[in-house]
Amino acid sequence: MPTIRDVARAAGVSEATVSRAINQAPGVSARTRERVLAVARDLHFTPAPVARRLRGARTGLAGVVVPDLSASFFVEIIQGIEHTLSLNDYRVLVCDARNDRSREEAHIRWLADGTVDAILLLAPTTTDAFIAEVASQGPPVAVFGRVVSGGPVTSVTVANRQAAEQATEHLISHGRERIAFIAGTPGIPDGEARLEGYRDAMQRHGRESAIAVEVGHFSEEGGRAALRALLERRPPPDAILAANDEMAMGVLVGARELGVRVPEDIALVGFDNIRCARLVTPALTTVHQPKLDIGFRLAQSALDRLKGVAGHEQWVLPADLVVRRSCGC
Amino acid sequence: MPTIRDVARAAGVSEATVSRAINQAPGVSARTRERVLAVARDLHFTPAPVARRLRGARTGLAGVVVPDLSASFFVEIIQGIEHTLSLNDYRVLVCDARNDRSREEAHIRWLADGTVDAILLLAPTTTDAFIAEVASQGPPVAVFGRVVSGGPVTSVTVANRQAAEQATEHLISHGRERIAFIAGTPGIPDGEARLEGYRDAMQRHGRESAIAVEVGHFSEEGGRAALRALLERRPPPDAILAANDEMAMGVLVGARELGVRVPEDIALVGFDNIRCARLVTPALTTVHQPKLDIGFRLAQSALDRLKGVAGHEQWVLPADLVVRRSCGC
DNA sequence: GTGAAAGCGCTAACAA
DNA sequence: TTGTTAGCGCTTTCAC
Repeated sequence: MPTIRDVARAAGVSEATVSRAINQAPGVSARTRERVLAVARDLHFTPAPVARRLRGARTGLAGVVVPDLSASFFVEIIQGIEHTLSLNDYRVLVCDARNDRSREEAHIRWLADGTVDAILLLAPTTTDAFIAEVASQGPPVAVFGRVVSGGPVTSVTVANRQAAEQATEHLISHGRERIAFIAGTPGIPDGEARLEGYRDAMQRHGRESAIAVEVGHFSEEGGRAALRALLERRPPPDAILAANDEMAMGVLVGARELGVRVPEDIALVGFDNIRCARLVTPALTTVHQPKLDIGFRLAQSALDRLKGVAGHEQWVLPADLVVRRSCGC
Repeated sequence: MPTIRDVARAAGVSEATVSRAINQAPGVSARTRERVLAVARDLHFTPAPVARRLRGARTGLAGVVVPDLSASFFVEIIQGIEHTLSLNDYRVLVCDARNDRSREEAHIRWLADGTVDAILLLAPTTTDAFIAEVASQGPPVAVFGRVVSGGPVTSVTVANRQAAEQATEHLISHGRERIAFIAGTPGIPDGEARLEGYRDAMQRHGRESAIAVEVGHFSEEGGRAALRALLERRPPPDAILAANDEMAMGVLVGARELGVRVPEDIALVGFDNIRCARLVTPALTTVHQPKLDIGFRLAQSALDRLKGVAGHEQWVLPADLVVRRSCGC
């Protein structure tokens, strides 16, 4: 691979001149620049990012840590990130934590060590303190799904609680009496907020005694197991709100296995609006999260911070119910 | 962030000694090593990857170029890659070409420029020559979905043609007469091989005149459009084999819109076995591709080449029909 | 067993 | 406008 030296020699100028020409820096005559660029092109020269980086310049890389790459929800957010970042000539380094907190932390630490120009965290499970520490020492950090206190961290969240209330009320307004909730992994703020929204709505409508919660860990299999557990209750629920679509899919699968009809026997509402949601039968009623927008906000905030423009520090994006067939309307 | 110098000063040794201690290199007394490591730990020192890299050491990064991150098929392969690579302490840099060839080439070129230790290409659309050139100059290259000639390129493919034959024959054996094929984007070898398999099977069973092909560009929307086109033929097909599941999903959606029943009016078979396939109604009969295994092979071959072990150069993985409901059995 | 010194490829301050 | 020089953080000879 050619280095800046090769170009300099071939063009008969100094390395500094090549650098200036390449980087569109001032102080090079148009003619020299032309010539240098031509040579660089001929030699297929591209400045080595590592060397640049060592000099303190940007790497052109942003790191994204995702809890689980098999969740299509996160993939769509990543696409939003990628879209925005690539417009600014940044690449995305995706690190999959595979639902393991120590792996997540290892990724973050590694990224913070000068590998990337910005760090984007999707629904992280590590502590605020850890994130804040990284953010104050290393590159800009933007987080989705959490508001992190104690450091210069941009956060993007959606109005989970409100949306969960809305979804619960939708079910209530359609005459469902015993609405159960399948929660994600305890401790994940997104999921907790949804649970709260559900509880609030149930209480407000005098259905406190019908509150029923099972944990499904955000996975399809968890949703399936949760359905089985819920059906053993007496009386069983006549509606289910799942804290994400993966779990709702599990409910659909489980219901099919058990001969339970959706929505006749059990109305179902999910959360996220992943791509599968409109393809399954019955098509899934779910709370839409603006995934592309989430990705855009995360990326944009990182970009802003990189440019020294201190962007908004906290974004709360709306999430609205998408009514399809599984809720029985 | 502390540098090796800080550690050296604090420990009262030279930078070289610190380097040796950190890298478990020989030539340091056990006592000195202990002391240095203790200091390094106290200072939270980690060697900057960029600096290492500049010295010619590994970056610990592998680059994956994917045609379209929204296709869950590729995401599953990436997971396989990630899984294998992370076991070897490598990170994965995912570059989304968003179905644009020039973007794909830009990504590859960028990756080849010393950013990563290995390059993994999923179903690339660029030329053999370009890939071969990169492979012979830069880091190890492994490709899925193509056999690239002219350079030291490992290739992983599946038995597409055979699988397409099998799928077509399955439809034939169930009494379908006019089996149509929805092709992907012309020129993509995977898709072409499937088309050939379909043609072969149709010919072998004397259904040459019933061969009907529409292009769906591997997308859901393309599949939907292709269905509409096929239904305008006289006589219309009574079965469809789609070159991937995304297009099969499009057929399902389109059929629902048009009041066509699957599998009664039209039997449907897809290709890939993406996660959605078993969740839709009717559950999709499809050719399963061993996605995790594909990822594993790609990663392993890169790893082997990095270690100097020249691994197998060409892998052909089996692909088998998964019978569900959409084919009408 | 340890240190001094060179240099990886690049950029930025300073000179010319 | 252009070149010279120093140095980013690390590893790796080569002395001692």
